[in-house]
Amino acid sequence: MTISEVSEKYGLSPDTLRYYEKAGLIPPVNRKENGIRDYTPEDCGWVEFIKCMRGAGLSIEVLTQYIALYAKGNRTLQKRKNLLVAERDRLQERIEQMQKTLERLNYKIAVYEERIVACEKKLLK
Amino acid sequence: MTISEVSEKYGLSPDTLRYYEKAGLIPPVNRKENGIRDYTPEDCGWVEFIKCMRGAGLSIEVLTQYIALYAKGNRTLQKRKNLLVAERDRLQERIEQMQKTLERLNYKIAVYEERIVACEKKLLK
DNA sequence: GTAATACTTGGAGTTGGCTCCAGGTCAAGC
DNA sequence: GCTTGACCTGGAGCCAACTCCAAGTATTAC
Repeated sequence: MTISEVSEKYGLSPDTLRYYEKAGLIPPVNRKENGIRDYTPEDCGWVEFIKCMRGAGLSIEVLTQYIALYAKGNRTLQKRKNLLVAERDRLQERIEQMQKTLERLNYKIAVYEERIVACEKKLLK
Repeated sequence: MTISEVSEKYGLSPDTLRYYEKAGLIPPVNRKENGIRDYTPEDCGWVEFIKCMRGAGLSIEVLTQYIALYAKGNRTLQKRKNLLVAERDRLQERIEQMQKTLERLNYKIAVYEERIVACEKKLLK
């Protein structure tokens, strides 16, 4: 699969895909003899994984660390798990905070609705 | 209340508080005759509100718009409500996406735990 | 064979959101 | 009356995460 096909498929620009690879956010992508990237399904899997994690707000730095550990093989299993647990906990906290803000917004919107109705009544008088 | 007290109270640096005001993220703060900021409880309320919204990821730009509408008074009620609804919807989507990612991480962590146990068993043989 | 198109690289530029700094004012303590 | 400390302003600097660009190469279409 070419870079533009992968770009299309995941909604990430070719520049971003190259940047992710250069930064070590995904393992090195398979190449054709001439040096042109030829994404295997596995490469695509990494792209999808990283897109998902970035979408949830995990930093480039921490994802780079994860990939670096992955590249070192089985002896980093525990470290990788610890990293994932730490990020999971941080994500959970962020979600809880956002959930509270969501409820606050809902309340605020409800108050606005009341005020708007009250305003309209006044005008009709 | 001085800027450093407000900074202390909400965990935002004085620089950030000044930046928020200059950017129109909070309405102009009350001043003493000599020009020094003297936050009223209402000013503090705005700081707290903006801190909460920024914490949930609402952009400076959209919050600035909200404050600008607020400054124009009652005739912007509907517009302000629309803005809040749009942001609420975006926030909800982000939360849902993050929730999915959280579950994915939990699954991944469970798989790691199994693999680590399997590895240990092998070593004990 | 040459023009167009899709890729390559290294590196510079951009954006959002702060964060820091220089230079100045003012009130309080000695 | 002079130092100290907290504040002020305008503007520069910084960081994360892209995004764009120039210069080069390879394949395809005619």
